[in-house]
Amino acid sequence: MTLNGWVYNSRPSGKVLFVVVRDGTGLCQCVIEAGTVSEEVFEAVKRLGQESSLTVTGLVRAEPRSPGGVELAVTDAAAICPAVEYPITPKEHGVEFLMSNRHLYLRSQRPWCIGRIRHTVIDAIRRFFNDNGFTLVDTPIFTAAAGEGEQTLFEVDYFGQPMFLSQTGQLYLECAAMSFGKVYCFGPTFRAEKSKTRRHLTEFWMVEPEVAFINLPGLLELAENFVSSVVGRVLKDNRAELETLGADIAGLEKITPPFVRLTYSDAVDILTSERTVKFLAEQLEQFKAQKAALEAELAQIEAADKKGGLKKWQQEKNARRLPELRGEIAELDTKIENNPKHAELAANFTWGKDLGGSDETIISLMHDKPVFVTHYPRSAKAFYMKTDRSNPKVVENFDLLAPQGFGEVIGGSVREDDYDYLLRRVNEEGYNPADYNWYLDLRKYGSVPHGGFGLGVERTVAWITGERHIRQCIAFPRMMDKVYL
RNA sequence: UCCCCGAUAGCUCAAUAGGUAGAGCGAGCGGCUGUUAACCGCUAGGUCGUAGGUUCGAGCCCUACUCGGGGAGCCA
Repeated sequence: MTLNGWVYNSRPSGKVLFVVVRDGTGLCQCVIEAGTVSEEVFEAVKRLGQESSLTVTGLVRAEPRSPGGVELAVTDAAAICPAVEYPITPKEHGVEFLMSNRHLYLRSQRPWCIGRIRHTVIDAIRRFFNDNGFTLVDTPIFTAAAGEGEQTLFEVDYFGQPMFLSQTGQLYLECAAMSFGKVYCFGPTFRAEKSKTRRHLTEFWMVEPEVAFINLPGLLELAENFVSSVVGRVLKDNRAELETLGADIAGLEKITPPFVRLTYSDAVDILTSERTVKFLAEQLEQFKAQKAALEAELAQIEAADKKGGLKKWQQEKNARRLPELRGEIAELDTKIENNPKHAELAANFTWGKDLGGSDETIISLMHDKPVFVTHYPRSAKAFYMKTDRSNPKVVENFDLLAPQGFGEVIGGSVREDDYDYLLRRVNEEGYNPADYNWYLDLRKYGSVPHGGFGLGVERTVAWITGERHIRQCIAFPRMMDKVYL
């Protein structure tokens, strides 16, 4: 068979040459023996640097010594384009360097694995809705200003008129749901929030289903089936990638319905409870113990280095371990520093505020399944969310928090379907009702209970892959203070 | 906008108490018939982020700035 690809790694060993070739679908060790190919071919391939493109032809054979268990016994090979001094070496690199070389970094194993999983996630999302009677409706990206959160919209010049990049397709979807019953949209979303965190992008991908004739329990059930099906698909299709990434496969296997259900008031009780104080204190002790263990290892290595007399390979091993240790210790320091702040925020949490990032983290760390938090205070939420008729201080909404501290991946709600209630809310927020005529019309002509939610693709991919920063979960990330390419 | 940390070879990092810069990877050359981030030998490669200051002497101390990382705030 013939393989077209790039040199991922090359190891000469006298008259045998091992070239790991990357063909886009994976890696394959190719073995070139001096006697089997001409001397010119052997020498030419031997000289190819990392990421040189080439064609190799040979026979596939089982070989236990090869990574992956099979290898290609090469009978012929030819360079397509040699590469010299490829910048990303098989060594550790910093974030800045890797992301400023994003165009090349995309070829490395980690981004490749994440990209494959992202692809599965997106395919599974479409499959789920298509298989469950939803109709895809593409909502516009250019949108007119309509009250809600204008300060977080990107403004563009639309032939002299101000327009904005869409930050949700929801209002449009509500119209479409009254036509098709069950609909979804899937596309890029733009937020001009000044959020500099590992969980925020200014341009990200979001899928939003919207369903007519549904209530809050129905929405939660839809969301947990949906998320479980996406996670299940990744477990089925990308196990090898998850393993390479070191993702928490056992944790992902627990992602099955039903998820945990808490109300916002439950969450506040938990946050201000003795249980949380204890939980955070234990966590702090754990961090300190981990730090002490790492520092002990560090001291031991440094002492051994100082003492001398180490074999060369031992020195190198130490040299590799030291920066790792320092990084881990620095990360723990951050956690140790933040822990009391989070404890204070949680303890002083008062009913009515929106849950902060650290509050979400605490709640999700206490569970190994995703957690729904429902019924937030009306004052903290958008005007279109349906007021709970049995407790008008709250709305029928929910957030879904991914487990183990990853935080929010879904936000959704039942929509206010009563004309008068909705009009009152529009006025309360100080919006101009004339801007919402078409939206109010939906409540005038055959209004029905309906609702939906939005799921952030990059946050979901980050959670599933165990990648701590969302910027690694999209090929070309756009962040508040940084556009790499 | 605020807080913390950092910037030394292409990359990742080191440099005892302030005394004139090193190691691995990568690159080049040579060696090795089963390598697994291979290994062994040799070679090339640096205005220590920028500007100023302290000092006989600054990579190291001080000030300002620039860039980067982490966190907070804000926020589907």
